[in-house]
Amino acid sequence: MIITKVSSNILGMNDSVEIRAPSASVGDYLKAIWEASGEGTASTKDVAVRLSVSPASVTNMFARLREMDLVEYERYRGASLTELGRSQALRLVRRHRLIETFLLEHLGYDWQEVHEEAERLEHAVSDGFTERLAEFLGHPGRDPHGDPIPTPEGALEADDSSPLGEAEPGAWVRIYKVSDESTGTLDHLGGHGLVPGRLLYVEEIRVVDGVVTVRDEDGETHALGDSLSRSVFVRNEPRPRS
Amino acid sequence: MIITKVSSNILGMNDSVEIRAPSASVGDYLKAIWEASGEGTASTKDVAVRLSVSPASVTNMFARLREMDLVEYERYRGASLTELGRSQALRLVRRHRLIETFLLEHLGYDWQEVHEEAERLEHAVSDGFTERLAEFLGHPGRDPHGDPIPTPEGALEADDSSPLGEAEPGAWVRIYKVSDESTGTLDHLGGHGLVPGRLLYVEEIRVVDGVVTVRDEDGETHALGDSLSRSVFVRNEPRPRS
DNA sequence: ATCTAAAATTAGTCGAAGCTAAAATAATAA
DNA sequence: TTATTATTTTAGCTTCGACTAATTTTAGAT
Repeated sequence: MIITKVSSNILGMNDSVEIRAPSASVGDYLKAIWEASGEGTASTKDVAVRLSVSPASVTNMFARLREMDLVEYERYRGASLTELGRSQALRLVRRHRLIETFLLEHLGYDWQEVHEEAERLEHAVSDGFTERLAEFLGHPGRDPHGDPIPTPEGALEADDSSPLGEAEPGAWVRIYKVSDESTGTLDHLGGHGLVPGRLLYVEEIRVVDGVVTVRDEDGETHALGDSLSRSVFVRNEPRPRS
Repeated sequence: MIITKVSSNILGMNDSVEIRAPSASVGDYLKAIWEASGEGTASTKDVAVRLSVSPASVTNMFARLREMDLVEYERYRGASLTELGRSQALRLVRRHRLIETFLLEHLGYDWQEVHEEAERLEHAVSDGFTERLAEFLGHPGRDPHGDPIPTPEGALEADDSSPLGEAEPGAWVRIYKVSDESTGTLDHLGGHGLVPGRLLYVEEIRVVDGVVTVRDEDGETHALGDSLSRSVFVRNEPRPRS
């Protein structure tokens, strides 16, 4: 399927008119804390890096978030989400993942472009929109990366996957998700059919350089470098009888 | 077709966390000037009312827009869009109308709800998104209200329609668009099948109270009050032979 | 235990976009 | 004309989110 990419600058218009420095806000901080900390505590710097913002700004916001009962925070101790904060964060995550799903499946975006657009959109849509979109998409449980989509109530499926690089040679594994930290690699993996749900046989893991060799269901062999094999998360599967 | 309306507040969550006073920005002002002025000049007050903002803020913004070459403006003389300003405004209008179309046709929104959501979304989406969405929708020329959708180049179909209230009794007219100034009425009209494209015969226009009586293609008669007949825009049609 | 480097916080500013109250200008009516 | 009213503008403040520079605290290494 070829999707003609329509230039976003047909007008040759200086987008500069619409500069609107997105100015990370409450929600972004909550999400960043959630991403940075799992369940634990997020450092000022973690969040600063994630949001491309100065550490000072983060300190500032941590204090404000505390006022709002969204985080627990003590100077020099980092911040962790309260129940309320967590549910707010997951609400955004839900939006983000549903939007990504829509962009990829219905609008012909590729993995490169999706993240940025979703990041902007998730702040503009209402809960109402989100739920209608979920309906439209058929209430998917996972986004195309394989990441679980939180429920509207803020529940999130437990993730018991681990990086391909830590699998046992000789094991059968199924791709659970593909981490989207390094955007460049996603299209590459997708191009080789290495997408969530794919069943693989782990042939070899070379200790020296971390290269993982796998064979897929079609008998194709793939060698994944160190960083790739850390982006692909898998779960063990019983050996298929075939 | 019944669309289950999913509550936007399942969480019982105080949306107050996400207050983000939308804070009208450059684009909103341009659009407001465009809407308020047709091609002419928009007064401070016009725009202030449209954006629910103080006149002082508008004066302020007019000066800034002038700096950016988006409007021509002289103190006490109101503002009018430059070519650049106009194209920017139409870009937003295009976004808005495409988004409305999507919400109505694919997400099950009704006319009441659509406007507000589109208003927020149009600021978040990129030109790239807009064009992909247009593709997805099949490059519609009009939105569901009947309003023409500007091209990506900023061209806008001329509108030679006039309010139903000004039609000639005995004329055949086709509904061109339904103005969305008064949101409440739209669903009402839609419920009676009075939507863009509908062919009507004008039976009577009562001068005293402005009530217009029309008969539709199915032989139904509708009486539209003064304000309704100013919201429905029509064009003359040759009498159909049937 | 002390020193040093990294990380976090404080203090002080900035720009955007808004507001109110007071002053200035334009428009209308007498 | 002149007076009254409506609209605009000016001036001065507020809040939000961000920034830099300087300071304090923590943590790691000797």
